[in-house]
Amino acid sequence: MSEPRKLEVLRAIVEDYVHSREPVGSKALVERHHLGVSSATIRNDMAVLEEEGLIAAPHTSAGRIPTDKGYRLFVDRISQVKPLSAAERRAIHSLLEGPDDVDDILERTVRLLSQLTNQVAVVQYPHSNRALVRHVEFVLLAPQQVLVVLIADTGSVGQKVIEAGSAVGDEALMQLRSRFLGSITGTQLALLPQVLPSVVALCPPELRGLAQTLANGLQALSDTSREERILMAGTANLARSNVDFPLSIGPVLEALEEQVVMLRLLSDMGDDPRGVTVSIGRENPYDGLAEASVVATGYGSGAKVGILGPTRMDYPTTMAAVRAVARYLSRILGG
Amino acid sequence: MSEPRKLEVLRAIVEDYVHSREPVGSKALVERHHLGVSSATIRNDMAVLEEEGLIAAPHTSAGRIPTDKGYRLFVDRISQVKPLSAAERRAIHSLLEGPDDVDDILERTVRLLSQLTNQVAVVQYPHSNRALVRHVEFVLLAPQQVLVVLIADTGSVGQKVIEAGSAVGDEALMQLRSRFLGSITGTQLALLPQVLPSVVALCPPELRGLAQTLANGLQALSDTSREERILMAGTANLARSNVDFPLSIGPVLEALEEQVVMLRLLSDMGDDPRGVTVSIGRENPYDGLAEASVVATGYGSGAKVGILGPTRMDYPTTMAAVRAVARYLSRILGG
DNA sequence: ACTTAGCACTCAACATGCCCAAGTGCTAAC
DNA sequence: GTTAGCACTTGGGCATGTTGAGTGCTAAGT
Repeated sequence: MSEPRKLEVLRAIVEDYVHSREPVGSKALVERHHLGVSSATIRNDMAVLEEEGLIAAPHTSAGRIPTDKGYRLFVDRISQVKPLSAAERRAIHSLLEGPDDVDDILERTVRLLSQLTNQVAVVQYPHSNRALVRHVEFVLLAPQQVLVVLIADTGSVGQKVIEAGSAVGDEALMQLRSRFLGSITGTQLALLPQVLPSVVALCPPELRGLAQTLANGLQALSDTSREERILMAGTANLARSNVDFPLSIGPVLEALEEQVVMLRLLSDMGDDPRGVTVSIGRENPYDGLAEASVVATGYGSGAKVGILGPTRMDYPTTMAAVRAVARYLSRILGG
Repeated sequence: MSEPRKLEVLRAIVEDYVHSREPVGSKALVERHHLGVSSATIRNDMAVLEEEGLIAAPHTSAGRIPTDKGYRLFVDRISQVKPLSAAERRAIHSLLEGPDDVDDILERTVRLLSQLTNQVAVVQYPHSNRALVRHVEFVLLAPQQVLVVLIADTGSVGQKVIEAGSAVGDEALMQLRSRFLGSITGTQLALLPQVLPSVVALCPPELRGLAQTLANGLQALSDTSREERILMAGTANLARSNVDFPLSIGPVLEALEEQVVMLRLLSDMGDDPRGVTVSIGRENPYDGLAEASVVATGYGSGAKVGILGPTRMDYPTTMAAVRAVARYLSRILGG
């Protein structure tokens, strides 16, 4: 039996199954695809594929469906990226055009991606370690409460309310403001932990306590500014795509709500923006996603975009969409 | 037939149905509740209730289930608020205690509420029209891009990137910054539309164009600061509560994703923090929520908190939880 | 004027048995 | 290595029977 044909059969099975949602049998296969052989031959091939764990039969006399391993092989070696339709390209172009907020852009990106793929789309806030401090602001909210604001040159704004142990004087705050402004404007967020202590040390002793508190706040902000946050859209697609197919959607929703889980998941994936990474079914570290696949890639400097859907999904198209969107994101937000 | 008993029967039906998820019949009713009459009598009562449209039978020989109208009557006249358990009170107390960010507090609130009720919890960002401008900052991101930041005394921070038509000078920006700072610090956000034009008018002619652009940005921020945003948690509960009951969860997820829909929904509801408003099934303006109920109330100065769940829910307990959480929120964020 | 026991009736849910179509694996021939 | 043919398996659909919960009504009891 020829190796190329075997792969061809697997490809046909995956494609038909993704399309019809029903186990596909040997006869249907020869009818729909013009492989030049008879159903009996296909049956032999299928027996081999099954032995290799690439496909499985739900019960004795039904067709075969791909296993996780089968999808894996399909994704790795067989599928070829489908080009996006002109309409899709246009959608990406126009939707991501308004030169707005980072938040805005991400929001629209995730919406677009979910519509494009009919899956749940997920995007991680861009890493801004390389971002530079553009501005620092301390605002007295209450006698013992200070709002610390950290603005990066990327336009991302971090904020945090901190409690000072004792009443804070307005002049003291102003003085510290200019000190911090002078010494950390222009430094990388990532370097703040190293720079801040010296700023504090240079403060006059009576201000040092407050300075330390503020520095802590700033440092916390620079951590948070690495934006361990994700945005998602299209959860309703989960229900739709499973209308007569029982992927238990509960666990998936749970996973989606746990930002920690999603972040972990995304960061476990490759971030080469040229290719996308796919994690299929039980390959996923999280049990609730045993029947789901994640297609993701990196953009900008290491943050991720991707989608989550049932293992039975149209990988080529989905991968193309994810890749295209990631590219646009990189371009817009600056890679 | 006695009017009080009729209501008692309705109450029993609602409670049993909520608890068991199954249509409840006359016999089961007399067994579980010690109404002093026989099942035949109950049957008569039930016939009347059905005539009045308060209950319905899914098919000839099954028990009855409450209609939307039945739930309505139950909520309005029959149910009495259940006090929260000590553990629940404690949970509210402790979870909302850390004196952090508004964002933080809301985040935890919505999580807590969803756990407390086992439903999807929703909270609207607090209205801050009454908030005062605490600080304004303009940051030059790129030659033609200015980041406008507006900080309110409530600790809420608004940000927006705006495009200036032409290159912006650093000194010009600084000058405008102090002008704006001087003239609008301390004014109510809600009054900005009236105050800003005069600030612009007083600018030297060569800066007026930029000033106008910045003013527009600020005004937009003061609108957004009314925070037409909502936060939610617990969507996984939708799947759980319907594990063997087909509330079609797709449309509900769609509604939840459309912030506009949810905002509309919430703002249509009463905001008296002492009582909660309930919108049941088809009473909801949005079709996708025909099988869902919303329990909500106002907190602080008019924003809403609430939950969304299947019409078949434990209204008394849920209402108690929503009310309690709203009260705490009001207290913490200052009503 | 209510309440109740009794009874005939209805109907979803479950079970049983049957058949069919789809699909497989195997063997023997090409 | 491929193919036709065939026996075999099995889930799904369908028609049929049975059961039990639940109703509505009537007639009798208070």
